[in-house]
Amino acid sequence: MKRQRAAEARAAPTPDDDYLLEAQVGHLLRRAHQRASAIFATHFAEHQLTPTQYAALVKIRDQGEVSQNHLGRLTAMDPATMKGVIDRLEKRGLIASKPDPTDRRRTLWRLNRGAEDLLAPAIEAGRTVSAETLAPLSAKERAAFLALLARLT
Amino acid sequence: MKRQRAAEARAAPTPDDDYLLEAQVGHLLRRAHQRASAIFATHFAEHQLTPTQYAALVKIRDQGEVSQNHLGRLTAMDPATMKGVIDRLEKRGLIASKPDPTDRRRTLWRLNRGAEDLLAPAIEAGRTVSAETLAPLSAKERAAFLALLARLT
DNA sequence: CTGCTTTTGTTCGTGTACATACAAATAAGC
DNA sequence: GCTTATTTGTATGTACACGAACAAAAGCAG
Repeated sequence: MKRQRAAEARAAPTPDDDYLLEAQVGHLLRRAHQRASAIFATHFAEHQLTPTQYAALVKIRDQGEVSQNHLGRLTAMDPATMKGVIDRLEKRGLIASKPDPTDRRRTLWRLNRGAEDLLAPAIEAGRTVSAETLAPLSAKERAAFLALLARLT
Repeated sequence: MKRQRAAEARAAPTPDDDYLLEAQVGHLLRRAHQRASAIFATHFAEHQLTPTQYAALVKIRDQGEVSQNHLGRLTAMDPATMKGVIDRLEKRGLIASKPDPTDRRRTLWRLNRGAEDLLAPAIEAGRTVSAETLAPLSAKERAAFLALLARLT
């Protein structure tokens, strides 16, 4: 064998032509999340709820009564984030609290009457948002996508 | 037929048992994005870059010189968000600007020498982040997932 | 050339999102 | 029972994310 070009196998020139931002999962997830949030916003403008506020209300309804940290785990929110969401919901009178009789550290949160009335139509909007977000995919693709996506959480 | 229970076909009891927060695309996208961001953070702690800052640097490198709004479109960022990212990158001396000679509204941004040195190893970290984020899926599943995800942006 | 529209960049306000640090209360181990 | 560890809620600081409103510059139509 003659003298091989040793430098050939070394580092790529300078601009990594094979590294495209548009092909990275993180970037695609960020953009898909942006799009989903935008769709959510259009359908929830009348309900005046953000995605996290809506998630919190749905989960409080499911649970009946729930503490702040536990609600955070159910909705995948940091305790510090949860506090902000709870504060805003309480300020609007949608939820109310009472001390946990068995644990003096805890505060139990529940829906107010107004929140229950708000939630019924809001959930219909929620169904619309999910449908519209997945609209570019066929029924089969939707199921496949959701199954894969759930494994990346 | 005797007297049918007319109320039966009406609205569901009260809690929509068929509406699970965990099954909604938006919620899954939010959680997947959270996880991807957390993985990014662990690998980019040493580089001291956030996902958006990294995206901006990669795209500026690809373009050579680019205006703020154009960069925002390339990285899918709002002009207001872009400004914050640019400000922080400039404060760290990673990018520099000059006025566009053909349009007095525009400011053209380019990488500084330090950013080029930072970017090479950072892109290797970027590859690691993408691989780790997709680790729960097989090679076939990854390709299928990315293809579907790209259609929801 | 002159209004009308668009683009560009900026500021303000609201709402996540999380690391970090902290105090109070409870739970667990010995 | 007492020490240690964990849980709960709070506070602070950084960094997105975007709607809304704005002024300057550029582009366009007639």
